[in-house]
Amino acid sequence: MDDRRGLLACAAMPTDRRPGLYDPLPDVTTRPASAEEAVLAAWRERGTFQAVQAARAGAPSFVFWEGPPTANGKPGIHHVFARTIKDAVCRHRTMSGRRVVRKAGWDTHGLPVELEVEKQLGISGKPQIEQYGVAAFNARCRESVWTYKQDWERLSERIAFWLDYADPYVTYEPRYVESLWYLLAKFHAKGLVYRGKRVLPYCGRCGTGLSSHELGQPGVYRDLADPSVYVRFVTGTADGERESLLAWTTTPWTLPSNVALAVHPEREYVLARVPLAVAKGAAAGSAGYERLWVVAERALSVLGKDHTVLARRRGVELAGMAYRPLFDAAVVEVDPGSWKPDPAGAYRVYTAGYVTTDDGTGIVHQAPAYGADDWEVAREHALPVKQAVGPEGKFVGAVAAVAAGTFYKDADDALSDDLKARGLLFKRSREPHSYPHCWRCDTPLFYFAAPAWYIRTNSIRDEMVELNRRIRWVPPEVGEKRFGEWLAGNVDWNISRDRYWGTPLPFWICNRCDREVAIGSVAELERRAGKLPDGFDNHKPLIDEVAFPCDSCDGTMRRTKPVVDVWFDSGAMPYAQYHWPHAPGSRAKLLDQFPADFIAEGLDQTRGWFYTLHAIGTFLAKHCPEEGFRDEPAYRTCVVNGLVLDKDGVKMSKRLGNVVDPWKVLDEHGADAARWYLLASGAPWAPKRFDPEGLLEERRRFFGTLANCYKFLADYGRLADGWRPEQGAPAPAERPEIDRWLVSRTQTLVAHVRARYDDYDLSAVCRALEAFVVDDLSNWYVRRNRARFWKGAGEDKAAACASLHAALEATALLLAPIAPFTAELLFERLAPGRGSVHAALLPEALARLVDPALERSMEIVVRVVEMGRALRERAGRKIRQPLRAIHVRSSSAETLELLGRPFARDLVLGELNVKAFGSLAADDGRLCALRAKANFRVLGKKVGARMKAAAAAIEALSSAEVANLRAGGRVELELADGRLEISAEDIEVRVESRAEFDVETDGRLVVFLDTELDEALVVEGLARELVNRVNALRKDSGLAVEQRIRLRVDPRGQALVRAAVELHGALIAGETLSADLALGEAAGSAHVVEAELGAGRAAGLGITPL
RNA sequence: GGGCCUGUAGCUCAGCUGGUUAGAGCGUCCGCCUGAUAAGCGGGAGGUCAGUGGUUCAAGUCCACUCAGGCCCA
Repeated sequence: MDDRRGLLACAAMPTDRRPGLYDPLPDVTTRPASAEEAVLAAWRERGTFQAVQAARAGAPSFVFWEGPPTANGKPGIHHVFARTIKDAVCRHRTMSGRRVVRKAGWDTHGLPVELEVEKQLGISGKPQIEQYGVAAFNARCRESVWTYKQDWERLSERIAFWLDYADPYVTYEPRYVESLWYLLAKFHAKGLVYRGKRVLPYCGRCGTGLSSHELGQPGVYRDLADPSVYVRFVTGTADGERESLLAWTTTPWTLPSNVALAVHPEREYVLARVPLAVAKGAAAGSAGYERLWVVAERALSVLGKDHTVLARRRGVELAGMAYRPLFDAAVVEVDPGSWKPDPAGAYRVYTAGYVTTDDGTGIVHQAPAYGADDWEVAREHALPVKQAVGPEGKFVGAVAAVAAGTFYKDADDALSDDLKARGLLFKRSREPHSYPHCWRCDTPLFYFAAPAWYIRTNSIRDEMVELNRRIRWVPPEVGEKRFGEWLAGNVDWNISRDRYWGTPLPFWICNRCDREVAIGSVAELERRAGKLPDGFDNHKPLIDEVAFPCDSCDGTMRRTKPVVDVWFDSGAMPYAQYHWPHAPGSRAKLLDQFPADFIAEGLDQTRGWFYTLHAIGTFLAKHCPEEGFRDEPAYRTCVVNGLVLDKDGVKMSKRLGNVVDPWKVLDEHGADAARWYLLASGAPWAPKRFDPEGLLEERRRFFGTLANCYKFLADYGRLADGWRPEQGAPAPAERPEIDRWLVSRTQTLVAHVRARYDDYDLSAVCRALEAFVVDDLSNWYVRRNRARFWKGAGEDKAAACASLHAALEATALLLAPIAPFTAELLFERLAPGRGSVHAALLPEALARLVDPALERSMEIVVRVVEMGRALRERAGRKIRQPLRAIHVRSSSAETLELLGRPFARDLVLGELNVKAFGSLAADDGRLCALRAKANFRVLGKKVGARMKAAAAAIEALSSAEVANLRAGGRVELELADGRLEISAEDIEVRVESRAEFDVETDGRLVVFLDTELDEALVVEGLARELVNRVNALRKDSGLAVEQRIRLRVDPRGQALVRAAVELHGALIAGETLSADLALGEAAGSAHVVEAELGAGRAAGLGITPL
């Protein structure tokens, strides 16, 4: 882990020399990592991050909050993803002139930390922690959270996630804890805190509740042969026959704590008459009958065939029915906290939607203390809560044959026996079923209502819902649905955890009168409890020893034991990171950095950080006017990213071994490619498949192409006669059209990309940049204009260089937020002396440089060229063979006009190697017919249901009628249900070929080529073949590109080859740098080859360097 | 069990408030170029838009259900 591509090693490399104009790029293509590490070293050395931050001092602020990483694990590739989004947005806002504070943070409390330490110490469970000593244990936790600090800091730096690690917030620091106390005391002061109970999986042996996280550990759920008992809850007698509600349970030990029965409101229940059990051989019914209620669909399998139905009722009709308690024993009743129990409600039937009828009897026994669903039913109907089994998993008092102190699992049989003896057990068996066990000690868990502290978030639900509507969620549906619906169904927030390493709840309770006080600061605690020892730390166990006299009686106030839910830690981060309100100046700091303009985390934070920030923020905004918060949500924009899956769409897990090691990816592909890939491949919130192959592709396609475009400019720029920016260039308006096109495209790009950034649509930014670089810049501009860079001179060369330079510089700036390394490398070579690209401002889009007609021309050129290439391919005419003419038909006057201009014409002819436009005309009806197609979007709105008929009629229009429409005329269609008048806007005009020879059409343009060759064309083609062969020979012979040669061509008696040399000697000599070209023997030259020229022709070639 | 997301070419993904030849890159087959060369360009093949049913003149797009994968909560 420590040999991680030493960033330290890089720091030692000399980096003081800044690159100059046109310096070659480091090898970003094959060794991206080392190029990036050099940039990192330079940033570090120059303090670039600090300089960029300083440059924005006093600028309007853009508030970003860093959701603190849980420091209990190593960062993974998904963290790279989330952090890339954060960084890209922050960089973009910085480059838009905003001041973005980037304060780091560490989430240091919580169960995962404790578990990690337990593992280290080889202990497990609360008793062992207490035995080890809470002070020592917490000290270990405090150290443990820094185990991965290095990993996180180095990974953050490596991916260029700029964060200020010099002044991070740390959730365990006393000042952070104190801010939480203030908030908790606020909640308390506003009457929103109460003591309740929470039903959670509980381990009797460890004496602790388990989190859902712990339940997720492998091996927790195992099959257990549980008792399965059917119990009679007697309601009375009718006609001498006993009537009961029959309930089923697999936890007989909970029966003494029964307080109610639940049925499904909509299901049908039956009252069945069944014979009582009889001795062997006796006739059924000889012992009499009883009557049992069960859900109709289970009657057969529970009661057997031998029953008759006496009555049928829906579940709701059973509600309120009373029954006799199973046991006489007095069972401890506990205070549920969140409601006041009404004893009259006990031992009755209630309805509950959760009741299922897949197994059992459709009647569910309710023991609120031992089941979350039961608890809800009890809360809804204010039922009492009985608790026969205490927190240690043992019976508190004796019940029937079960002695006090019996372990709950050991009571099942004794209780069943007792019920059987009293005729209340209908039947019993054992059934295997999946049951959770304690992952530490293997003890079967039970659900238990443990005391807990709550915040009444339910009472501020409507305010949370209202403020949520003002948050911009990316994507919106997370806010509306996932988060919105969660808020709408909000229940009170259980903020207490019976653990050790966390923020201690600042609530003290009197041991005599049960009075509560909430302490909002250390100073307040000292006022009550006297001077605290030096170096007092407000964690357990010290804090638990601080006691003080009660205000209202002579009792002593002691702190409640639990610590706070760690989500409260992170949700309090906006305030606690500035030690608000205790630290001097913290109120001003907070108001400067509140609310957040932008936060971003993974989808899994919906119920986590996103919620706790929102809940605390809503509380302060709506209920604490004295604190001066505006009526606003805590964050204005929240970007949510999805999970990162492996390349097959499977979740990454250690067990499957498909975890992508971020360091490996960064070493191999570099951070820019990884950042780019993560943002570009699909919507950020969709689950993302991480495929290293795809990363390689992006490197080649985008980064490789971009580097090549730069290399092209720089290689020629570095030459003695190369163009340099300070030399200036003709104003854009004075440049050739192809340059004006590139300039226009560049401006369009700037406008588009800036808008996409503003919308947080980073993948659209990537797509736009990629299309620009690969298609416009590289494929059309650079490829078409190469000669102007190495052969050109004067104004024309300056125009080309300046246009390309400007396009690259704009690209570097627009790219900087997403690929900060590549952008920096490019920018410092294109604009030396202007500092880091990250301190620069994004370019403004200049509307006056945009030429829409030119951009449209280019689109048409591309279409014509594509069709021309397809025609050549089919005709077997390769590009080197010049052709006489190209013909184009179009139904659009604008298209014809644009194609007729020199810009488009020259591009088409040059690209296709054709001599001229043979014709460029409106369709004349001979080669092409006009066809109309309905414009569904326009016409559909007007005619509705008649659309189908109208479309058919339009397609049947003659060429002449279409021409009339296009010219502005109107045409009446005869439809089955009447006439319909249409005009030009209702149709789309297409051209259709009638030619007998090969044409291409896309429905708007028709293109065909004159593929007939005459001798002149063949000869010119041969000349180009010769050029090709000679240059191949030059290359094979290892000649330098600028090496001049003597060339001898032996035509082998072929007149056409001879003619090619005689007629096109200048062309051949020019393209091959032949200072001396003549027909003659090839032998005797330094390098000789027998060249095939196609069509059976050949020539002997000999070249000699001069 | 509840809520939500995803499913488009062999692979990775675009596809605006429904509008008529469903696009791109990679891969594959074929070819071009050779002063961007451990580069560059093109042409072809390849799709019942997961399935079923519905709404509509018109559905990849809206609705319902089903299937598959995933997340969160119970």
